[in-house]
Amino acid sequence: MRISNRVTAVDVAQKAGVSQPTVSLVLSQNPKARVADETRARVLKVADELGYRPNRLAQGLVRRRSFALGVIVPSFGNPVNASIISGAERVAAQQGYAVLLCETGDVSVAQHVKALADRQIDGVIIAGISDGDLVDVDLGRLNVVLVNQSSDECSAVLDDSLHAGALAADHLLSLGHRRVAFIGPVSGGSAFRLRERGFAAALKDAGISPSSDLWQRADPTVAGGLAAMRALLALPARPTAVFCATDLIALGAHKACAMAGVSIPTDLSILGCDDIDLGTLVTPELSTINTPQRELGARAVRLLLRQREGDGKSAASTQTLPVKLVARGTTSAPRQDHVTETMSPTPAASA
Amino acid sequence: MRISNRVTAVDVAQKAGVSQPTVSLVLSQNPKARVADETRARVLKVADELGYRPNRLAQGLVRRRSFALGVIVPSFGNPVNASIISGAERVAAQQGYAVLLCETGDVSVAQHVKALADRQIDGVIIAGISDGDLVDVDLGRLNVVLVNQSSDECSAVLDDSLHAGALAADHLLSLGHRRVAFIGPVSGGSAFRLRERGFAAALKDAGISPSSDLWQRADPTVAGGLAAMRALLALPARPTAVFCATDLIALGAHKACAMAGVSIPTDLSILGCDDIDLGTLVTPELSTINTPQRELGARAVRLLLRQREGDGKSAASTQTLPVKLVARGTTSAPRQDHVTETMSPTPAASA
DNA sequence: GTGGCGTGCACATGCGTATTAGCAGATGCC
DNA sequence: GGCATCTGCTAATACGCATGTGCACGCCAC
Repeated sequence: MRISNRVTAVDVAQKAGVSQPTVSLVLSQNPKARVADETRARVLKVADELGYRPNRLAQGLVRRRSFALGVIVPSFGNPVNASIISGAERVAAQQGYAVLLCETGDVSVAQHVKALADRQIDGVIIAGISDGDLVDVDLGRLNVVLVNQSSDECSAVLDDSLHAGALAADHLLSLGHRRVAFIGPVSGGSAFRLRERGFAAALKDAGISPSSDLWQRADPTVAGGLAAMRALLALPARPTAVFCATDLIALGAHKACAMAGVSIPTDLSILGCDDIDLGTLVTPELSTINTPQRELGARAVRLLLRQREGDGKSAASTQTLPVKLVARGTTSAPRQDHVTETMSPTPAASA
Repeated sequence: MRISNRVTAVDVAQKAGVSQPTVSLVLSQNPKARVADETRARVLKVADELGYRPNRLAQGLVRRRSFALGVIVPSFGNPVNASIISGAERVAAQQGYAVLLCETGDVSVAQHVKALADRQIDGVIIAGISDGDLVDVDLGRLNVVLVNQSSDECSAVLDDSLHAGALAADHLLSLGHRRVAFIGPVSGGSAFRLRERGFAAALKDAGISPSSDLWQRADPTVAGGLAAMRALLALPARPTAVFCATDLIALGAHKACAMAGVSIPTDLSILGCDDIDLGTLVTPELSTINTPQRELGARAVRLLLRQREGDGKSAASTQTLPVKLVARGTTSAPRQDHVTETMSPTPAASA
């Protein structure tokens, strides 16, 4: 006696006058399945009439896969993560995969990974997690792709963070800045450190080695950037430009300047990295380095699915996506007196 | 011969010298299950040693539930949705439920709902979807909770949008504004219309009926708010204050003013609604009406799970959560010349 | 007409768990 | 000491689908 009111493959089989496995064969599209065209058509017709939809739990149980992917991020609120997830969800949905969302807060990465494994998850995307929070995670056993974080245990998709740092330095240097500062996050993926390294290296090539007080660390949030910028503004010799490793930090810096009456870009240039939508919300609009977040998410999914097919054959692979400078309103040449002296707080007559 | 390398209940049973159902009984915590303490302890010990974790797909198949919830939103990028989802994910994870993210873009709500049903989903949260996109969705058959949208077919959690509108009007009126405008989204949940209605009603109570050109519609985005605000600024008689039904719209309006050289709040007051984090990013900081988005998400999940237990018994229920005014920098009394200059408009233009 | 072969399908089985019914053994009672 | 009762566990089964194996049938060549 049928309890569920859902249509099953058996229902279709009965109505079509075939056996359940035949229904399964027809719908699995398996080319090696030999089914007479006439039978196939009849089954498809009945399946359509009855509105048959395979139970994906049952499919998953027998095929040992769930057609689902997990995404683990520290916070949905971070627009960078949101874009990555959105990009991932899009291609996942196209391929018939579901996306399971996991936020690390109450629950650690390792716990989330276990819970996902219990669901026979087909792959996991990890983005924006600090390296330290990954040590207790068994990356090797699962099908994992890291976003903006590298590891020799598993695959990764990255933006060209090293180049982003270099682009930032080039941009600021070419505008004439010499006294430049940096604000980087205290935590997050290893890509952030590459942005820092690329920036520092390019500065060094130009013969510039900022003092340590120009090299700040901050929470990767607006509040963090605000605090770090305040520290920079309190220096006896302020920088004429600052590169922030993320846009959120840059926006915090932007805000700190607004509160302190420091006019941008006249008194200080700010350059972010990520190119989040909010960057155009503030005035002047944020100059930044564009990183392809949606594409990172999309590629992560594709890589995951490809690895899933290869099934252990292919070693960990890494993709690096290009970045590009988006110069908007927060970067300009330093004021002339800034270049020679360093400070002379004259209120600019900007509208 | 075992193919999977995962530990199953049978493995535990063998090692503990009991049968598989006994393992199941021990782990199901079912109080009516009579298991000897000694046996129970042994099973638990072995399960722990072997690192046994139940296969949730198999559980789901037999129990006809997936321990998963779906969330459908139009855009993950919208911070309001992100907060709702975050609140939902938190309590879902606490209860052992997974959250499946669905973005409506390529895929319609109805399609997502079907895909979720295939996964034996235990409940669906729908947030921020326009009423029109819900007509072809069979809300009755599934366990659904709408967020900020009401329907007599299914349950909903709402912020007190009507009161939000009234609060907005009171705030602007008490500051002395008389020529007030409104910008509302063209689409979205029905709660937005309540914000509008509450606002209009409170204005009317004060004897104010804004002309139709002060009543704008916009895409529920920054760009939409920007465009709508430009239209308002182009009016021969500009408003002295504008209430935006969402913060994103308000931020767009804010930006439009910044670009047009209209100083806030001196020349124009802006009041948003939602209280998203970004509101404090701009200068001056956005005055707004706080709505409890995370709590909405959390309550939606709890309601879903409760309904799931009642299983059809309980009728559709609705929860309304309080809102509160958060006056920050974008609202103040109108300039005196504005008040006198525009005090002339009587309820002439009202239909 | 017979042996061989290929086609098209049904049968049987398994995936890992939950759940019902029911069987042995121990205990109680009169 | 026999019967009723209770305890503690197992056997059987179901959930809905996929997949390997094998059987019947029709076709061809000879």
